[in-house]
Amino acid sequence: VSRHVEVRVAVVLLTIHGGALKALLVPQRDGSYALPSGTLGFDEPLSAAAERVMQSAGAHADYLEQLYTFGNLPPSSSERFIEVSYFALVPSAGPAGMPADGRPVPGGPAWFAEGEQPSLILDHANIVKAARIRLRGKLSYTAVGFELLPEVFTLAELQNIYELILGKQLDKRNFRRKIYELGIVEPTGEERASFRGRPASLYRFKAEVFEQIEAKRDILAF
Amino acid sequence: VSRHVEVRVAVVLLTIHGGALKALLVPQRDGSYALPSGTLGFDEPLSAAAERVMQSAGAHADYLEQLYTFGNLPPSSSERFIEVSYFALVPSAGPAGMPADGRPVPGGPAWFAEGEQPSLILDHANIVKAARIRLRGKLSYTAVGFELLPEVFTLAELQNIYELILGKQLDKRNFRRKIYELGIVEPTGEERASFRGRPASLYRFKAEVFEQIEAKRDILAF
DNA sequence: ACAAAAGTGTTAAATGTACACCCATGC
DNA sequence: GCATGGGTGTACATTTAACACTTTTGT
Repeated sequence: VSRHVEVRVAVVLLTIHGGALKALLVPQRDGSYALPSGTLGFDEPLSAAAERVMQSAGAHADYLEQLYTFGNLPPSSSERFIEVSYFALVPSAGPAGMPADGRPVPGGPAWFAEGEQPSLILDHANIVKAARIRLRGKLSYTAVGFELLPEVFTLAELQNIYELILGKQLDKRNFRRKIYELGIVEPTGEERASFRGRPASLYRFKAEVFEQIEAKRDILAF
Repeated sequence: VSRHVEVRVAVVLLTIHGGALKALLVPQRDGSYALPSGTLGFDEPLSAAAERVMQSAGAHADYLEQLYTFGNLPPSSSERFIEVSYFALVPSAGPAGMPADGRPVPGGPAWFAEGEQPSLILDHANIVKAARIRLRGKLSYTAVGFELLPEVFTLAELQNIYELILGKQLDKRNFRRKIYELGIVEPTGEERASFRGRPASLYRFKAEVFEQIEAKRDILAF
């Protein structure tokens, strides 16, 4: 038995899919599931390990952030490891689309909403919960919400994301006013036909503008 | 050379002392300084290691929270480790007092303000900076500010802490109104004579009340 | 013409911000 | 009696929250 503490890296990938915020989980041999995870290489920076682990699950995210390091002692085991967790946001692919790399392989990684989540190994259920809480917390004072959208989106889609993550309804007019006043989106000039009803204008996120105002808290508080 | 990644734990202890927010630093053999830190034991939970490391520096804190895990590759070394950092708040001992366990041993750990800080090993300067930022961020939506005060304090002392950490002056009347309205302090009925001028009423923090309102953000935003 | 989603302003309430004087004590 | 820090209330500006109807499209 090794007397060394092993360092592992786990990534919570979140995306919006089918009207729910879902996490990517990898099936294990024993029927349970786990976050994409792996052992930290000796010459590997932590964030590089997180990227590697994401790729090994067939996913990619532009937004990656360290979440928390879990170091509970396993109930009874001759192994000891700590798990450095990350959370990552994957853009959804529009109203009815799949998440970016989400053509699910049968028996491979799959996306799960909070309620439908199977049982997870170790601390992983807690890690997923921590990621959801972190996302909710950051929603109001950063632009993380935009990381869940494709490059071009409608304001209704943006509002849906806020409503989903915050778990409450928002007033359409107040929401749009705030977004306009901040000047963090620009119209593409294009429109997109909805399933039914009037077509919606498409917008693009203006990262430059956001960086300038990022200092002040509660920019996007609803 | 070991091919194992070693896990280390480092703690940023912060306190208010002499009108400044100071961090506890331990002198090294080579004249530089470091955070209190040590290697994680095989059977030791992370938070236990943080406590142990604090004690070995002769300090104690009621408030301890994980900060961030640093895993940079050292520029050239056959060793590799990651460092799980914690931040801790030590109550000051009143207006002119020393921090709780702060009778400094010559050549031992000592408290340093941001400007007076000597050069630190590895990432430690960044870790201290991260702790200061985290403290500032949490000040407005948690009661961490109270963790820097002794059990009994004056409202002026409380306000000083907020001003110090936020780096700006606050209006006395508005500050007190907010504290009163929240009902998170209760008068002890005692007073304390100031160096000069009218004696100040003493208050105690009401943790119970705070927990009830903790849900809402920006409770203590100034 | 109707069903469905997009888009648009105004008002009231709550919150935050600015501001100046009296009070109790020690010297 | 004066210098020092403790203590208090009011008015204005800003922000947030609630609310309903018109527009454009596809069928």
